[in-house]
Amino acid sequence: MPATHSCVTCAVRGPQCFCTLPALDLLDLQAIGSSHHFEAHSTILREGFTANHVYIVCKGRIKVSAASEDGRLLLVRIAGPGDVLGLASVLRASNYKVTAEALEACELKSIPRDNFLKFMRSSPDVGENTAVAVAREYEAALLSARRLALSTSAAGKLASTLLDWARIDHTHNNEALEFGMPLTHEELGCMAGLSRETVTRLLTRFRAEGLVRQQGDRMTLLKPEQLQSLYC
Amino acid sequence: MPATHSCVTCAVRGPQCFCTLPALDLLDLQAIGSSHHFEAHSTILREGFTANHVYIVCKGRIKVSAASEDGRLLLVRIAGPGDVLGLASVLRASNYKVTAEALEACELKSIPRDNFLKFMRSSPDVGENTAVAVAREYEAALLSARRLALSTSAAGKLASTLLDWARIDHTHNNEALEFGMPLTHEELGCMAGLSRETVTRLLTRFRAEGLVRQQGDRMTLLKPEQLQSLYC
DNA sequence: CGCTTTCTTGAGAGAGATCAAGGGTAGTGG
DNA sequence: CCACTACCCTTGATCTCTCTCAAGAAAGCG
Repeated sequence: MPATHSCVTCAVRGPQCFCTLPALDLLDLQAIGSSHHFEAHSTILREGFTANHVYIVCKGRIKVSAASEDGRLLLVRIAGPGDVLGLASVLRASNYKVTAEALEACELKSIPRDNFLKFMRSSPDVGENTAVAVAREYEAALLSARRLALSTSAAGKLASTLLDWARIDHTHNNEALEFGMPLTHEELGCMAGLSRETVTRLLTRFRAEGLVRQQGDRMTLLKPEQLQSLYC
Repeated sequence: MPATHSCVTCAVRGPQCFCTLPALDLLDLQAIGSSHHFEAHSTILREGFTANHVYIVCKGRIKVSAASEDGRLLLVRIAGPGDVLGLASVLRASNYKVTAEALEACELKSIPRDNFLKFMRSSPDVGENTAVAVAREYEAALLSARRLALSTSAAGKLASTLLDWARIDHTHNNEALEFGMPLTHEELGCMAGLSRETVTRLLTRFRAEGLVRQQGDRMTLLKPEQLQSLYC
């Protein structure tokens, strides 16, 4: 169901990536792809399938994960407006390495592979933007790997996950970092490489120690430095 | 100590990345950077430092790692001829996120940031090559994260590490995968997220079970499928 | 031939996974 | 309005895998 969304007049216009391109390029961008609406819990792209589209997130949050055969899950990141999905795989002409799933109602622009490659080559600005977008994905993946490998304790892994999360969805209120937490304990576990129960236990402990506060799905990191120090 | 190595006449010319550019671009590439020699164990770039150079590996193998404050190490990958170092960080105008260290005597081409950015924008081919190079780095990082998060057992993590290794340095001999293994057990541990002793114990077990064979620093995976199945 | 580095093997301990059972809350439909 | 269901969170008990500590063997190197 293509929607009538224009990149040129778009109000979202994330501070990064393709949204910041010169007007002329935005017109092209508008032309080569089509907007689509995705319901919550619907799948946008699936790991293992041929990478024939690039998706740009216009609205909503999207869960990006990788799965093992026996059903274990690794939550790689949560994509939001301005983020790009499937870029690396399209560039490498391989299959998607991750699965993307809408956490809430989402708006995305879908661009066929060939169109995108042509677009990317159309101007140095677009080319650079593309490279930078992949570089950002790379750093996120590296951060995941770091967390999983370098944190010795479960507390460290969870703390690092929460801090990363805060860095993305920062509604800075002075010292304390507050943000919406749409993930279940299960999902947080997949992000930190922990079991669901361990996440519950740790959050209980963090709350008792005054490190975090939770009200509904809002979460506040009260003592970021102390959380940071857990990640040894 | 700049060496007299030319990208145009280079005999190495990896099958990927910048080495495959049209002759005209190679001339540019030759002009904007300088070749350098690195002794074994010398550091090429260090995590945390401002990313002001891109390095292209011409000869030798390079250990790419990330460290935590308390000295734990994550070995991200081993770079070889044709690989690029520091690309993502240069693009993002941030600091290096990893440390690169020569495993043996190496030859690298070093390109100052500004020169590289100009070069990247000089032609669509170069731009595309750059994006693809970062995409490759991304997939490697993702693979690390996958391994660390999705393998439940230590055996699975090590098996997956060995298989990845074989995929890179493949001297295919029919079924069996043979390759040079310049890493110590300690380093393999850093790659798989395991302790040195666990690596020793597992390799002993793999040998006993006829899954792998070792002669000096050559390693052969005798039953890749069986190793694969450990990585559940 | 001593020295360093790496590998090997053993014993013990602890962190977190797993299994299990119960409670809270929201949404659904009679 | 209330039962019913589904999903998620919470807490307890147990158990296993891997880390850590330890001590010695093997191998490479000056």
